[in-house]
Amino acid sequence: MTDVITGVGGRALSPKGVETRQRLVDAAERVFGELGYYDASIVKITEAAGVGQGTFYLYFQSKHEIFDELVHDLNRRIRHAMTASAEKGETRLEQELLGFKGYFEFAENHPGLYRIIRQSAFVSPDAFKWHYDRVSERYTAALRDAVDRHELGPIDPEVAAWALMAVGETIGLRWIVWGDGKVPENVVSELGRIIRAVLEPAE
Amino acid sequence: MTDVITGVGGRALSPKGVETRQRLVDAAERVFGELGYYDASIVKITEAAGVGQGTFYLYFQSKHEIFDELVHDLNRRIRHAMTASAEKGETRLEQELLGFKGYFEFAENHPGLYRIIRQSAFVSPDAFKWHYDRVSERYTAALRDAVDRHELGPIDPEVAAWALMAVGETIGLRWIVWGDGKVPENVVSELGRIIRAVLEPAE
Amino acid sequence: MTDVITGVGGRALSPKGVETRQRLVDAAERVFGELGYYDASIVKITEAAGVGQGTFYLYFQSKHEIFDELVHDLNRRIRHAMTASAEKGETRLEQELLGFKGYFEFAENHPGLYRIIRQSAFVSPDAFKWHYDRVSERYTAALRDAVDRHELGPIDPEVAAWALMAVGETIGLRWIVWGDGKVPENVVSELGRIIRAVLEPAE
Amino acid sequence: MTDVITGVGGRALSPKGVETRQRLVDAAERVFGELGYYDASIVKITEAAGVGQGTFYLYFQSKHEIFDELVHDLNRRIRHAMTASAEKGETRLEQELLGFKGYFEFAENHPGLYRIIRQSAFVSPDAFKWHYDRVSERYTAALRDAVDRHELGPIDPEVAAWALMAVGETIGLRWIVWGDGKVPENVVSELGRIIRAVLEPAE
DNA sequence: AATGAATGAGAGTTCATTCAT
DNA sequence: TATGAATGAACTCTCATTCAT
Repeated sequence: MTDVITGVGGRALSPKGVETRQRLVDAAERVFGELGYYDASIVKITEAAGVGQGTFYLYFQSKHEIFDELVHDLNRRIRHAMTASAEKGETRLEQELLGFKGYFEFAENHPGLYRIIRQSAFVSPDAFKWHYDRVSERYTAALRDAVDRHELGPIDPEVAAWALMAVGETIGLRWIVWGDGKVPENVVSELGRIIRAVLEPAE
Repeated sequence: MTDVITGVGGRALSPKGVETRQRLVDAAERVFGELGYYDASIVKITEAAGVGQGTFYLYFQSKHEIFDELVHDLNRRIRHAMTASAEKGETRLEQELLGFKGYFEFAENHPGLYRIIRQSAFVSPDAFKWHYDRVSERYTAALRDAVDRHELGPIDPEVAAWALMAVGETIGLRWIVWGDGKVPENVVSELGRIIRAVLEPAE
Repeated sequence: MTDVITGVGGRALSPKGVETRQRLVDAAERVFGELGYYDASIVKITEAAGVGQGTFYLYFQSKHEIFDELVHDLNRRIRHAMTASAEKGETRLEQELLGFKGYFEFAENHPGLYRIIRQSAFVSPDAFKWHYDRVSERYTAALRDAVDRHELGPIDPEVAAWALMAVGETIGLRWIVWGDGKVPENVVSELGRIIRAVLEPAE
Repeated sequence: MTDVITGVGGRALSPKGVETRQRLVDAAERVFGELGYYDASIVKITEAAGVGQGTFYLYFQSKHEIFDELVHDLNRRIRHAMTASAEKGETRLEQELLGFKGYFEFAENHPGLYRIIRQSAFVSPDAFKWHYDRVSERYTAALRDAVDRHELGPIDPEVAAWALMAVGETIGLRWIVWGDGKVPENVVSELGRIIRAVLEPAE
């Protein structure tokens, strides 16, 4: 399932072409992140990428297409950041919290993340849903395991998974985007309490 | 603190004017809800309302203004629905869950709700933040009470409040918008467990 | 040749109607004078007159019509001011200069005069030409008399008349509109020299 | 002091771009000249130029900007035509009259001239005043010389300059625009008499 | 005689996309 | 592979005019 990178019409790309394409994607992340989908324009993206306007259409069929690509790209990188961070933990709870910390770190370093993901709800509903489905899978699986191992009562793992994901995302929105660009320590520890409460109910 | 309804320039409205204005707001809810802010257009809104294009500008200064008004309007109605529903409960936990049920019911009957509220993040960031601030107040107060009564340790009530709100909202997105238009019973009861876990931690 | 004042459709006007009509004309002078024809609007005129929007169309068929009326009205008053002023002079030259002084005084007291007359060139070319034709008549006649009495050589009185009118008008533009709202004494006396030079050439 | 011609945003223009821009300016002269500023529209201008609507905004930021440019452009060309014509004369008076003849010739070949210059009073007051200031400079200088050489008494050269300019302009309006498109010979010679009378008063 | 809500044609302007070079 | 000039549909908004009351 290796995606071969191509231009429009399935054209194979030369090394130079691959680079140009990447510059466009990077520029698009900056521009969409700062301005949102609708205020962003192809001119602004190509200017930010340092290429001509027409060049854009050698690599993407439309403004919509590059946005879509960006959403999928960010999703991939978010999940990678979360997994890489979680792996450092030892207990399951520790791993969960580390996963969130990885997510926060990623969000802190990608100021446009929220604009892009949340706006995809309107621009690319499929990509948007796909993003949440992918991220929630991780939690759903963890919860299902816990249930199977009788660590939890007969609950719906999917609901809990979506709930936790929502908490993490909204905390990022509230404290990174609307706050100081960083999730404060006390918020992280409170989040830890919430995760624990949701995943490890009292007997 | 009764807002007198006026047209542009503070013009007082005749009964007929009040009606026309309301038709525009209702049409705007439908159109913004279906198409989102950017794909909606004044023409589409006025057509949906059955009035001429120019009529729009007798009541609103701009597309942005009616959107803003709609966000505030929906916020008011959501909070009313939640409060009305919560009042029927007896214990605090019961009330909280009933509040969410009121919210779900409202969302089920207002298909455009999510599009509008979430898109306000890009179109009217102030109105968006104001919406969440207003809704979260309720939970923040509940949490603060619990802390004051020493039912909880020294936590940040604001964090927990935002967390709960996020859970409710995302469940609505997942099961109402992406699901069958209704939050299933088992999801509601799982939500009850989560609320309890967050608000009434084990000693 | 008494113009009976009527509303649209030749409706005879009650005393109250006459008054309302006059308020509209006065308001129109102020609004057209300040904003010019295109930036003026019926709403602004009716607001300035203190009547409802629809009332306008009881007295005038269109925005164009009231503007036309205004141009004719101003023309009548300008000529009256010039004649009244000129009559105080004894020699013909003195009378001519006094005529201009009357004109300047009128212009000083009617700040919108230039805007209205000059803009009529685009809005009501006929009224515009009519204005200049009416005003130049006076000079043409004076010159023709001089020629007939052999005080001047075989010149074209019309040319000289238009020339003098142009001088007077442009001096008003330069020193009243672009200057301090008043034609300074030295400019008036220089104008006197010019008139004399044009009308009483050396033998 | 060569103005480099650019598009919006200071974009340098290719030869083709220069040509397109010129077609727009020429079309604008025709359209503004025929219809005036307000009845002219971007669509009409681009249609007259044979380009698409959007093309306009590659070269001009707004309708106002191209109008302004046109006023300055015409002013430059008028002054050039006057100077070129005047240079052929030998005596100063001959030169002055030739300057006017150059002006008339230009006006005869540019039917829209009056509409554009005079309308600039409302659309671009600065450009309008600038136009008259530039043109009057020439006369003011001539008069000042005459005064310095004691050929004239202690008069205000500026007043006389504006007076002469007004005469020339208004004669063009009366005989070119409202007449047969040409200033007749007898009018020119009468103008000669007037110039002489104003500039060379009897001792 | 008077009102002001309603209308809709038409304005200036933007921008994703195409295409000749 | 790269360019940027050209396009035109679609947008928001204005305002002279109409008409029901």
